[in-house]
Amino acid sequence: MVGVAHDERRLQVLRAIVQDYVSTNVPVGSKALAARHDLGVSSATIRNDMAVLEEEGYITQPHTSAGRVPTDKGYRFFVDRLSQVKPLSVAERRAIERFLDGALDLDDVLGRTVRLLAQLTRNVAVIQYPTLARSAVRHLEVVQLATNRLLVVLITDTGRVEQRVVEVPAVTDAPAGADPVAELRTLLNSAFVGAKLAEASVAVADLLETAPPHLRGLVAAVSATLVETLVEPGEDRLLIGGTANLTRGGALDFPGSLRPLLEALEEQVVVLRLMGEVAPSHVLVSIGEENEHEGLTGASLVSVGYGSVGGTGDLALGGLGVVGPTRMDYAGNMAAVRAVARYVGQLLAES
Amino acid sequence: MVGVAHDERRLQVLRAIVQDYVSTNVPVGSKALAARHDLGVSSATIRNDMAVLEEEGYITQPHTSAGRVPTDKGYRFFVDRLSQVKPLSVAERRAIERFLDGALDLDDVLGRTVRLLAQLTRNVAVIQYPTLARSAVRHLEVVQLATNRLLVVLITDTGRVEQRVVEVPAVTDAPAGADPVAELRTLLNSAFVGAKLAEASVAVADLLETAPPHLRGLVAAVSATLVETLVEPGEDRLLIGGTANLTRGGALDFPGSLRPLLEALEEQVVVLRLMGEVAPSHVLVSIGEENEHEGLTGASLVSVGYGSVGGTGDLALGGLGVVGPTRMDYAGNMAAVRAVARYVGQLLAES
DNA sequence: ACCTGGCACTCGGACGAGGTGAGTGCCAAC
DNA sequence: GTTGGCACTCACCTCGTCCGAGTGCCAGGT
Repeated sequence: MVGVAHDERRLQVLRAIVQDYVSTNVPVGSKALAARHDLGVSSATIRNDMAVLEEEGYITQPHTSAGRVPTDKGYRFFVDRLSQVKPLSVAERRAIERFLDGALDLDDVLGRTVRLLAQLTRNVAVIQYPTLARSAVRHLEVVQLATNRLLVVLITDTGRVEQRVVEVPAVTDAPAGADPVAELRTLLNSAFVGAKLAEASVAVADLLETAPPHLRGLVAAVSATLVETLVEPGEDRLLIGGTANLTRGGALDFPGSLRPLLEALEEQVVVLRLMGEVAPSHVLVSIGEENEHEGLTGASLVSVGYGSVGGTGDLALGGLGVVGPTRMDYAGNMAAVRAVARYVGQLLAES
Repeated sequence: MVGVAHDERRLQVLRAIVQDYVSTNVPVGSKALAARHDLGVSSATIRNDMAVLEEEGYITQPHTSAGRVPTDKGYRFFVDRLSQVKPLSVAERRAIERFLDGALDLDDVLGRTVRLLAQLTRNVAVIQYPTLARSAVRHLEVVQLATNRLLVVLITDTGRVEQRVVEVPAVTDAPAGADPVAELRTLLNSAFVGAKLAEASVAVADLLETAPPHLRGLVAAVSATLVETLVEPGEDRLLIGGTANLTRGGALDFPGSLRPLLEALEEQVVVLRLMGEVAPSHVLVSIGEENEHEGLTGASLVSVGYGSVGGTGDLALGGLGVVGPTRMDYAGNMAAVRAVARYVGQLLAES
């Protein structure tokens, strides 16, 4: 898009096409465009602009003599030029509050959030559990399952609770009358409580040296498991809701059956990777072919981080978002996602 | 079906119709039946039998001059007459072991199970977390979140971990130097550990009387929450997997879009209620219209209990099952579900 | 330099008419 | 009670036709 004067209008045309197509799901033609929006020009002019837009790859026609449909590139351009985020309606704000207030524990907050987002955007909603790596340890609990198996429960400051079973060597050289498990518990707690999990590995090294000899075996096994399974980013979990919304619009969106999409969602990892490094400050939009994973071409993801952590406020506890057809209401979804994330962030900060 | 001699053959015909229809998804006609199965009679005879079967409501034709399709009643009859459960193939048995061995904690076992079942049956798999009411308390942990909020973590003998946030009154009359939270923790543990949750309410009454006065407020609040949220059967959770399998066979199964089904699955409660009181000893099949909930008419659920508890062995820890179109391989799914449940039961008993 | 009305052209989708074939019900014969 | 034969019924496919929305292009106007 070079030039000055006409480009402004072409952008308007593109915007109009996207809007119409999103709301009607029918390829939009020049005449209809001229009628529905009052750009000050005739359909013929619009036709010329459309030809240019098509040339440049922003729109395409499904077949000759049909209307135009935005391409992924078109949506991308449209989204990038979305200057102001349209504010949510009062009803929507109220719905958010009503839905989320009264949630007590973390599971509850996340569950409500995902239902809320799904309902608000009429799409699939996803929310990531607060990343362990960026959480701090609030408490560690150790329960003996069998002589050589311990259950370790980790409670973070965000209220997330994770448990792992650890196979441990038998304790042979304990002083008479000692309770190794209890000792291990106090030891672990004094070493880890308050520490960010990302920094756990250094604490582990310390601990291994200072621990009384008869506990070394236990400490080694437990902390190995902790570091390995908790700091690994792969262990992040995802909550998904509103998959029924995928069937809106019949088989029109997702023509090649929505099987690959459902598979990708169940895969979790795929979506997690996409949400990757979302920041609370800025909404990330990933459109159609931009998504590498096969199942997600044909779909778009609108996501944002929630719960700022650290001084700059640009690291998130986790991400939340919305998955839908590329033909989605980007403006609306971006607004909804952002508003909900902000509210969730507040909720988690309170507790 | 009255009579003696012909009825045997009619049953065979019904069986053949079900089998053919399940495997081909095409209404099956008399001629095709005669060709594929060698019942010792001609197509004309089969036509007569079919007419009777239709009269009696076991089969129906989508339109005149099409083949016959089993009705729900037909499937029901078929299932009830499934005498011997067909054993799984060696490959399948091996798959089960390979899939489930190496699972450590409960989440892992359930997650693997659901993936396994989905893959094995090519349908949607569901598994219920071990019912809290039938589990025993292994450990209770109390963590202070704020002056008036406690996080209570419950660990059961099945390895299930549940947490709840409890709002508690401030402790005013504690003796100097006491740590009310620690006291509460030991108090709760000594009272509850080893007890079945179903019997918890009586223990609560005892505890309220014997507890030192300054802890009464805490105990009351915490045990109220415990009883309320944990013993209520509504709190059972469900793990679902393989929803992508719903799209097999295009929109042929589930013609009225699979939206209601997806919604019902997300509802959880619906499925949980259906699985209701499954016993480990016997596979429950619920077919089409038999399911009260709207979303599930058109689908069948094959479920069974896993993990026997109690002396009789007829109470289950929870249920697991498979959801699919009424046009499903009942024999195969029943076998798979039973085998997997047995294996899961063993796994959980070991730990 | 750009906009506009007009015009010929394209092509998907809807509609209707046959033709085909799988499947049925019924009947007379065995 | 079983069987072969036969007339009948419809869903479905294919083919031709028509219609209209939409396009590209061009000549004329500002």
